[in-house]
Amino acid sequence: MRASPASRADNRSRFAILGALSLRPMSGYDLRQFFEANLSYFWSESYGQIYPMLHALADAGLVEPVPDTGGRRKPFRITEAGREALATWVAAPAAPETGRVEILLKLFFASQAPPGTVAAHLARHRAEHQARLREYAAVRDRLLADAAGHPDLVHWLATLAYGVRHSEAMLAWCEDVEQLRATPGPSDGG
Amino acid sequence: MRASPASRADNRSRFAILGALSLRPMSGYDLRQFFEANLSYFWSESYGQIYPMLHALADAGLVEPVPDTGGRRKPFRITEAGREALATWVAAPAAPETGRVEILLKLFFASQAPPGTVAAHLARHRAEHQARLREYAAVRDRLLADAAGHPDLVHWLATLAYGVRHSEAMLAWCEDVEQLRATPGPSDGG
DNA sequence: GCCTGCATGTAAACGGTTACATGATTCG
DNA sequence: CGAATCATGTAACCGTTTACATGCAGGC
Repeated sequence: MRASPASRADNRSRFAILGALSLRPMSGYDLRQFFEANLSYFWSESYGQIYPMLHALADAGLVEPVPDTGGRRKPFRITEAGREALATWVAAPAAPETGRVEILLKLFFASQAPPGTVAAHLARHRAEHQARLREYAAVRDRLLADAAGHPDLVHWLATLAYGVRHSEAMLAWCEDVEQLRATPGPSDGG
Repeated sequence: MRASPASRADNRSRFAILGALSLRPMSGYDLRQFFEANLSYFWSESYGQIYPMLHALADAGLVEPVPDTGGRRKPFRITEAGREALATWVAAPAAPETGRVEILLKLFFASQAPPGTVAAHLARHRAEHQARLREYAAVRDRLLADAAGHPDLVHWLATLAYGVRHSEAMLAWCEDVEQLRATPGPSDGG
């Protein structure tokens, strides 16, 4: 018997892949490209997850190989059981975000670092999120042009809005920190 | 020789623990409490990380046991080498955030779920971040009262501001999504 | 025929959490 | 004395990434 990941029901990769296959049949290679092209700013999957998981899903009957294929690719399609499992997972509450935010850890211990460290971190952070905002705007334009009228367009725009709001918040936070640092006894510490 | 995690230099738990010990000597138990009490909303460490890592840090000479101890606890203090290693890490750029946002995955595949699913997710999300904002306000009040004049107060307020900005962004995003869903052909899909 | 890149897949390591084991200590 | 809980520590598991192995297809 094949090694079987995804025996646990709460595996996120399992449902990310299942969800992608609910849109259309895909091979492992297709899936990788799909995640990269469509979900990259809030999700990612690696081959090391995708291929074993595809076979595990097939073993579980949630997915089945598409027979006709002539090319090298081995696409899978979702089954009825798969759609039901996906629907159950989508409807269940999402796990609360328990992020480990590295930049905050560095900030917390900033007094241990040479002067200028905090300023450098803030500058990088600001630049990154400014770049993201520009990218989001481009994606949004492309979406509105290419997918106008698509039934899922609203959901796609919603995920995009999340990124926009988050990056805007990050820029505002950079301002907050500089304001904080400007006022009292400046203990840059980095 | 003791099993040695943290051989790689980019281990985050390694520096979280080292950073905590840069503030004062602590035992494994102390460390757990420290993270829980001070950093819980943006960082966490479990015993399974802490104890092995403490000994690995000691093997590496970045930390050393405090000899005098009479009680049960076995506190460690940071060494000069440890402070240097910490300073280097704090000054280095933070890895870009590559979050996997589960609620966005569910939203992306919402058309596979029963009606009302999106509304339920949004309601939970809004409630969670409203609660966080109240908690942040309480922490802020406590900080300003208890740690007024503390040299690191600015950094602590800065980490707090991050949480505030993020949660505010999440509330704004909830509004965005409801606005989006209200306008065109409503394909709730959940 | 050979090279490049496409496509599938595996192995190993890593970072992390959870659950468990164990002894010491305090307190009723 | 016995129970709770404090404190250290380990083992197992999980999800994930990275690097590698393999083989095939198409083009020069």
